[in-house]
Amino acid sequence: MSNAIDLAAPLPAPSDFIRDLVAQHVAEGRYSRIHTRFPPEPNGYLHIGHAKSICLNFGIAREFGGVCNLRMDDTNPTKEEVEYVESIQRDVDWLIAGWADTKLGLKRKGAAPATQSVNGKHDFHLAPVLKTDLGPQALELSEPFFASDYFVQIHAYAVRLIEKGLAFVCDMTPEQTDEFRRTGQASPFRNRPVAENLDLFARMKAGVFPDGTRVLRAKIDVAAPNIWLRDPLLYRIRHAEHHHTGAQWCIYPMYDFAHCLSDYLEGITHSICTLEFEVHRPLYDWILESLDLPRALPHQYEFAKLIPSHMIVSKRKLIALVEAGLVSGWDDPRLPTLSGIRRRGVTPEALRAFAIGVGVTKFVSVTDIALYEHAIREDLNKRALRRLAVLRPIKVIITNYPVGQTEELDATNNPEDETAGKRKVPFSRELFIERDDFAEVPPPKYFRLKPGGEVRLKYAFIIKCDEVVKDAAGHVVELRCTADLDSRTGGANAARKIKGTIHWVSAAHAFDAEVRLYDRLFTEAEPEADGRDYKATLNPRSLEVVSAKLEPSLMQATPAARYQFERLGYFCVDVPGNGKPETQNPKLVFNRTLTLKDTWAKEAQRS
RNA sequence: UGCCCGAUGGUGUAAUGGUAGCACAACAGUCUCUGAAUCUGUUUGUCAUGGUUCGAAUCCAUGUCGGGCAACCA
Repeated sequence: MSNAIDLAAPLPAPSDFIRDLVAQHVAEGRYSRIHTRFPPEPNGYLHIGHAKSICLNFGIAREFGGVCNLRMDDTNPTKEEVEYVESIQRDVDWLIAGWADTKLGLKRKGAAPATQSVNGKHDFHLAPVLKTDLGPQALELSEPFFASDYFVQIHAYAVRLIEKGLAFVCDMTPEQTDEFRRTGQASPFRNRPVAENLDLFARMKAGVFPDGTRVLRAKIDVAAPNIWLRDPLLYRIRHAEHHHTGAQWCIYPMYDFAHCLSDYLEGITHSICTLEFEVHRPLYDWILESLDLPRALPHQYEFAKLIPSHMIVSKRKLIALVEAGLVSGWDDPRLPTLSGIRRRGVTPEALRAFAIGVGVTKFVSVTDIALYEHAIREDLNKRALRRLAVLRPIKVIITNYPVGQTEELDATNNPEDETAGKRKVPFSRELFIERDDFAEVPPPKYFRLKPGGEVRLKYAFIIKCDEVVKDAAGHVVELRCTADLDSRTGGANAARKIKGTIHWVSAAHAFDAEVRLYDRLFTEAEPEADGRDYKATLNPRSLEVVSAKLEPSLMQATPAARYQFERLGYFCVDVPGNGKPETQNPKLVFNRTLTLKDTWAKEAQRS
């Protein structure tokens, strides 16, 4: 029987308070179809925190036979850019590929909400299309949803609110508005007649007023305990070019007004967001309920966002790290951005396992990065091809092995997956082994190579260290060893019990390549705890670049594969986040995703 | 300060009035031609005080601690 690994094997269906609610709604038949959405603002790159949200929203769509729309929440023209729209699409596609891509709700390029009549009421609706609906040209025919595609409809809703006497144009300055809202006072413009409001709002739209001079406000309750009900702003004037709508508009809806309506227009049933929007929920409901809408209304549910230890996730600080040159860019493999994570060699399966595994609650907590690293190791252990590589070489001469002789030894590609087969590795008289695998003065319990000691070379012979050759400065430059020539795998002495087995490469056959050894970016679990500057807790050894000696088969390394350099860690071929090489003639560069667990390092540190 | 939300081992979570369970981490052992993986075992928990109940992590009250909101950001 083959033990071929099934990396797409479904994880047990998660359960949490939101899914419980959705299940209940399904049982009640409350909606004809469950419909979620993932609504990033295109003003930065997606990061590990978004991965949790993506997995939650797409996971629900998956588990309940629903759809999850990708929507750009782009109502602030001064902050958003096309570059981010593209990176967001790329990252979402990467994370859900083969898992929930058939649940991804997109729209036909250029499509806008349709006007329709439901139960005699005027209504707008924009249904999703799935890649499977679009066929082979899905990519060219579709695009994500954009809140900015609904500006016409959102504007119409604003007009309707004015007509109902539930919104008014306010002429106060931003400072006055803040003051009045804080102290619970009514705006002097609150009771403007509907006709005047309509006229003023039309002129706002026409561009006759400068930025900041007027806003449209909801008329709710100036003294409500919840600030968000104290006549919140619905529209502001912004004479700015928008990345998606160009110069078409000079008034833009605020988040609270646009978001609930976007959800409604798309037929969203469960609008899932993070805890900080909890206090906005009454406003979300007020807007939708005030509009007298004919279809089922969406509802908002909140969960605690992911806060991983040893990382920084805030967009602003991520930008600062990039701009200060402390990392190489948005896709630096040390960053928790999805493009950085991808470049680091983490697979979507591993990220998903982690993002789903942490669960969904309303409890704010810091998730130990060990949980993340465990998910990565578990995934990579199953899939990685084993290879021999020496990061910090020291020369070994097998004195009793004939000069000029080479033999090809069998090596297992993946002990976790016998279908991965075997390969040949060349052995010869001169080898490299890891500097750490030799100790002239060995610490207690050291069972690697030491003067007069024996160690097994993986897949090859047992060798004994006869002589330590040093340079003038006293540094060890070469080890002269003899091999037990009968101890080769399959040989007469193969069964000899030797405590230590080390990796090696043949000096004549190995090739040199750059290997980037990445480690945690921060040394502290909470880089900013106690109000300290996160720059002070940067790990000075988060990146070390070495020129390593690699077994020849790695010359054919591919970006899609994952490798385990035996006894060292998991590595991948470096591919920048945008898919384009750093230079015109890229050389082979390997990134370390993660080390193997290292009990010995812990033991050695103890003594 | 006002309003809202939360609290289960070191960490993340489950138990939906009926045996506090799982994963990670740690530790000990097993196995090993990877000091990895595997396998076995161990340690550690219901924020506090009252109340309701035959029975409370769960319901109620009060307190404590933590978080969020109080942008013409999302």
